[in-house]
Amino acid sequence: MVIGNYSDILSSTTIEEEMELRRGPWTKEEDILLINYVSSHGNGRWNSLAHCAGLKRTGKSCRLRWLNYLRPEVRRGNITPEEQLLILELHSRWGNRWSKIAEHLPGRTDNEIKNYWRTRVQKHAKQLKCDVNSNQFKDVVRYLWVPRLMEKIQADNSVGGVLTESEFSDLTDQISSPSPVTEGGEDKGGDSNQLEDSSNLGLQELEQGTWWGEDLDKKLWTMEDFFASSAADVKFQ
DNA sequence: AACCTTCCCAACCGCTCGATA
DNA sequence: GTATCGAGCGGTTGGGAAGGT
Repeated sequence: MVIGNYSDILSSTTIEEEMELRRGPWTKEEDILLINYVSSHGNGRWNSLAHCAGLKRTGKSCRLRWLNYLRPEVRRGNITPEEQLLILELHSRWGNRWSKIAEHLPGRTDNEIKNYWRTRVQKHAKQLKCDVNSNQFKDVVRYLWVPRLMEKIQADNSVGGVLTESEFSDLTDQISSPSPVTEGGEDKGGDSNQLEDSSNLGLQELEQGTWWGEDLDKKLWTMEDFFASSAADVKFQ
């Protein structure tokens, strides 16, 4: 602490030191402070909120914690097939506009969708030895994975799934219509070396002979299932 | 059991944008 | 016109958990 004649001069610094900002994982106590403050005062003005709530955190950190974790609307748990389908479709339209995509997935945060994309989708693109933004991968997604997801959703729907008939029909329309990605400028990464001709993928062969005609009861529904089953067959480069 | 690798996700960082003075 | 500030966005990283050897 500050002593002697310097105390007046350094008082402001001392206050700042006392308010030394915390970083890293949030504690339960911090969460409670933030929840209590937001529930009684609302959110916004995050920097002053952090200060008023007695949190030694930046406003930015408080905002992130609230939006991604503490908010009552936040949903947790596995991404459902419907959500996967939506993410694929919306990403094909908007690219890495995570917050925009998240708007269409109630309860999911942009951070969660971004993490999902990076950890799952990009991983599988890597397994297939192609770029996640390449047309090759997009074709795999559109012609192989999406139809399978839709079958899954439809199957679930028939036994009380989450989509109404009209919602499913909307999804079907969206996905079967070509996405304007390349025109929209979102697809900057893949325009130099993309192959427009899907024959490079061996898609015809796939459609004619391999998994396309398989018994759907094989339960290759999730992305993991799908890539586990086809990664060995579909390789690029 | 111990060590190593991979996966996943919460959190941070840097940047941009819009509002306001 | 421009400086400042708060908010939001997308990219990246650190570390714990899980799985493999």
